[in-house]
Amino acid sequence: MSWDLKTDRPIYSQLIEQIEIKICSGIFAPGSKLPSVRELAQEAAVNPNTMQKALSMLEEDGLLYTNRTSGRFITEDAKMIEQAKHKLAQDQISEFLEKMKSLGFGKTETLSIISTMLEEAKK
Amino acid sequence: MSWDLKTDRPIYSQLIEQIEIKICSGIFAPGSKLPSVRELAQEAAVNPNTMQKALSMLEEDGLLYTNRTSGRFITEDAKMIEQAKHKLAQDQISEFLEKMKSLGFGKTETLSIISTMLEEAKK
DNA sequence: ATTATTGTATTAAGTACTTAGTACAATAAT
DNA sequence: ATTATTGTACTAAGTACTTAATACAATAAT
Repeated sequence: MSWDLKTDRPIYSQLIEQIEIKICSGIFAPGSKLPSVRELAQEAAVNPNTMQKALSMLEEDGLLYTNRTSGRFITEDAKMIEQAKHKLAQDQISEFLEKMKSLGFGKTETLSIISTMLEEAKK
Repeated sequence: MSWDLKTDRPIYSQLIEQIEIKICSGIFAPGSKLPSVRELAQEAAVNPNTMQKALSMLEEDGLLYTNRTSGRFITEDAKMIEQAKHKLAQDQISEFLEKMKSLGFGKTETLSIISTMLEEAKK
């Protein structure tokens, strides 16, 4: 489980992103139980308070829910997860194209750059 | 001149990114004089200290240089700017493909998603 | 019943970032 | 010569983030 955290951004927000990704990619399976706050915190080499903050904020989106003392669980709603996944993908793409545009690369140009990159990689 | 700054990340680092982009995209032309620290700070609605921090850090890369009291200037070295531009683009692409991969989208899959997005946009 | 584990809350301390305000030295402009 | 503008430096204050250390209530496990 990779938790590479950078120092140029609040840790809790990076945790939110990465947990969301683990859920959307299936690393954290629907309906399964999450490790405890303390375990997750240790895994990520982070203070339990920080992990708690990230998890409680994540719950607002509905991808997680808490059973008071038995722990936290991933939603069983596979459709919700699928939607979240596609929203994340769309956001990534939009943000990416936006940045490329600001550098002076139009959408089709950006597309062709990636295409040729992948062609090169195949060789 | 758009300076949209978000609160989820240090301002000075966002300033660095955006100034770098303005240089690479030609908004700040090679050899031209930058507005003063105080002007830029006012434009970006930021404290002069913060702008100063960003600018002095940017100089380390060589895209800017200072003439003690006449101001700051963009490098005349167009080749250096071109290199910086392509490095930024490469970094953006790598980061993007990485994130898409973590979501479960392979490179070719990501490419086809963007392709169809652009096709849709044309209609 | 007792114990361990769960999420949660609180307080205190340290660090980084940002701002406001002020000041200084060098030099371009007058 | 004088003035204005340049980058730069400094201190003080406030805020947000992170950590450490504890503690508590609820409940699963024993």
